[in-house]
Amino acid sequence: MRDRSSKTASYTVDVVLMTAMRNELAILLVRNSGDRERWSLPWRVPQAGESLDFAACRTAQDALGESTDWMEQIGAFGDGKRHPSEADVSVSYLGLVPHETAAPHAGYAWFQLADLPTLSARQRAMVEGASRKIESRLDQAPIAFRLLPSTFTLSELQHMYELLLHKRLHKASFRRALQAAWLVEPTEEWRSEGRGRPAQLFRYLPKKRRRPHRGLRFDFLSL
Amino acid sequence: MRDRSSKTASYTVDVVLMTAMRNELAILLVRNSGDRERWSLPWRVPQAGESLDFAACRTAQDALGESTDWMEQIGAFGDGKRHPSEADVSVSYLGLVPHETAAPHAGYAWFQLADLPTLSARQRAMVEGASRKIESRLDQAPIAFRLLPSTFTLSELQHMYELLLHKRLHKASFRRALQAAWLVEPTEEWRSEGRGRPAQLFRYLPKKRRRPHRGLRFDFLSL
DNA sequence: GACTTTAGTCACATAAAGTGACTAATTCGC
DNA sequence: GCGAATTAGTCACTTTATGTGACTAAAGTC
Repeated sequence: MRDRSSKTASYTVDVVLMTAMRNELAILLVRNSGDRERWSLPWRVPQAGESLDFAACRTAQDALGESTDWMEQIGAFGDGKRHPSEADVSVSYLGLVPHETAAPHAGYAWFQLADLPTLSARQRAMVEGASRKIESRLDQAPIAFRLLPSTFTLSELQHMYELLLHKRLHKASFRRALQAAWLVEPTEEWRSEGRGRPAQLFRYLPKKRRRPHRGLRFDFLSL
Repeated sequence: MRDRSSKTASYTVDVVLMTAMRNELAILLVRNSGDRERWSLPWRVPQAGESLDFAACRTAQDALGESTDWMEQIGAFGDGKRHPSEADVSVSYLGLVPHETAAPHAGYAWFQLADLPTLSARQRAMVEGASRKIESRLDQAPIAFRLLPSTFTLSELQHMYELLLHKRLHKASFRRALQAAWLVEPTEEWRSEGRGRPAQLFRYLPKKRRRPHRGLRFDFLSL
């Protein structure tokens, strides 16, 4: 990735690794090898014969030590915008990780989406694309669950959806829709979070959708 | 596009031009310059400094003489799958055209989606991606309207949605949802199509959405 | 023990979607 | 000309889904 000398690099693979941190979305950036004051999205030039998907996974692994369990292509970005590399096209991927298990390697750091350092125009477009991807696929892919630990309370899940949808949800409606979608399963555990009644822990249940009648449509449960 | 000699081509831009033909979706293919018995999606190697979007538009123009008024990137495809070019990555675009105005240039022809000739693995993935893109964006983008002429009857519009959704819709529900979404405007014209009562012609109305309260959700109006 | 805080549920009001049947305007066959 | 057939367009009613406030439950705080 630091391979700035390679003038023959025809394209790069860049990854937008996202997590939820202190009730805000955050992405992982890496300190530029040239200008140590600047940051960029992790990227690499795929090796010969390396697939795009695989290159994206490797880039994520370099950053976090583990691969993310959900990764999806955002698109190809070119259009003359600048990039840390010489490549005139970059293919970018979105990966999601629960913040609890995401310990960045040296040189990498999380930045809240609302407070990013300066990025190249092309990489800014990728971050923008990542945000739109999340919104558009929120009700088709288990995005919220990939940002949470393996077990969670329903309040945590609701707060995650509120974060992703930029709107408050009504508790009763949220739970009713969740039940109808058959997406979670209660565990035997409860967690007491200081004050208030303890909450039951749930886990994501990717069970064969009982009749995918309508799918999950949380985006319409406004407060 | 025929430039098969260019070994330095790092990536190509391919377009999936789609139309609705005889109540089926169809895509535009071009006869291979090498093997005249085989067909492929139209593609090109972008010139230096040419943006991806622009390259896609030009490729569409080469095929149809006019640019399509709706074009969107599907994604980047690599993964070792073969392609008519030497490039190991191809960025593909989806374009929609009304069949009435789509007269392909020499060497190009429409093929129904259900009856395609053999394509390279990579281009088959692109066609697959195009289909998924249509389904996923049907209620966010004016896809059906881009496949219809500028004025149309509501029955034609409903049949187009039925084609795109692979399901029958109920007339009354369809029209109710259409009214609520404020998407079309009646014209003064009526068209008599042989037997039966004449139908009023409508046009697409991209007017400022009166409260985008829910958006259009035809996909749930099953018969 | 009274008050606060968070979890979890219920019941009812409102809105949207599913559905069959109806009226309207035309062509076709006779 | 007239009734059957065909397609357009609308209505009214039923069923489902969503919006919403208020309720009970179980903890901590003082």
